[in-house]
Amino acid sequence: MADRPGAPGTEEEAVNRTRAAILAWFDRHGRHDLPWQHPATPYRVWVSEVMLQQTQVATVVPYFHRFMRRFPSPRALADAPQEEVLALWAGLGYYARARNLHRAAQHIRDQYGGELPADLDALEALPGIGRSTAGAIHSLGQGRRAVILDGNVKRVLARWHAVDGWPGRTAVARRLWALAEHYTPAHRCADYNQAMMDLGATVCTRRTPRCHECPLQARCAGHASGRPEAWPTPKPKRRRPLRQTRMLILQHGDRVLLQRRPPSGVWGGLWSLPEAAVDADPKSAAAALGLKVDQAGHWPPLRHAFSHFELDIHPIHLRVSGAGQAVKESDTLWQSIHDTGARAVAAPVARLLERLREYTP
DNA sequence: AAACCGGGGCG
DNA sequence: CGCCCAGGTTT
Repeated sequence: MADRPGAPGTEEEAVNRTRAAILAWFDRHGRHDLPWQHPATPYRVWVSEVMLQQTQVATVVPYFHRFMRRFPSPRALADAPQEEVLALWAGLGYYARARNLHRAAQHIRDQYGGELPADLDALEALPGIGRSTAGAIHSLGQGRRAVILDGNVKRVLARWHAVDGWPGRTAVARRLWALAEHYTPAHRCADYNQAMMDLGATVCTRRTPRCHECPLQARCAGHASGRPEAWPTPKPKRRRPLRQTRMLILQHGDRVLLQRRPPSGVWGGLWSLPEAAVDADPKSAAAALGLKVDQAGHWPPLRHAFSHFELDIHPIHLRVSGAGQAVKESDTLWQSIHDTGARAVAAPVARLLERLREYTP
């Protein structure tokens, strides 16, 4: 036997109580006096949303007033020269968005008779309007039910449901959109959406959420965990991998063995020191070059940063004897340590050779 | 100094 | 899909 919708104890009844708690919080603590709320026309909501994509409310407010005074309608915006639109945007940054706004206004003038379309897909097709901005215009400006998921709402939902994973990943975003869809009501949808944005902006803040002020505290998995600030999962740091190598400073009298690197790849074509695995026996590496090690000493490691990885260089200084067959190769030579500037070498190799020169009388 | 932010564009 | 970008603000 199916439960009646909204009957006590059902899932839907629980969702309705949650929505009621959010709306009650909004009535008391939400933001009701934002400039674009009076009146909340589709055009004003659109412009405010685009401005708010990149900037905080306090900064946006004066820009919004100036923009509306100069471009009171989509048609006024469409008819203006792009240069003038950009001039009123100056200081907000992300000027591609002002250009998109201008282009979209011209679409609205030419295709929709100067009024924003009341269709969600048509809104989303306009340049600079994605799924969330379209939802905001549709709900806040057009009084329809539509789901939004901006940065504030993402944070609230990710904490509330302890959604793991960076929201930039498709699978995580899908889960958050599904949660947003699940809770968004048909009744008072605009207030609900505004409430979620306000909650994220004023209570469920990134670093130090004010959980004691939150209507969702009792239901919130993030709060229950004791570490609500752990959500949303931060964007994975493009932490450059750290690699290790051994560089062999093979010194024979006042000369040092240099090898030319392959033409492509790291330090392509430059002269460098022979390399070996860090855990390899340097004596056998020298032996492979036909050299006998008389004396060995470890030098402190160097860290070198490339664009896509970091390299810890573990130098070992080896005084060697024996001619070595290595010099027969065209990409290997014995270089005087007093004249290492004659060869093109990578920066860390140059530092090592400099150090070698200092330590050799 | 680094993280953040919605949408667009690219491979 | 995953990745990068724009630029001013927050932390």
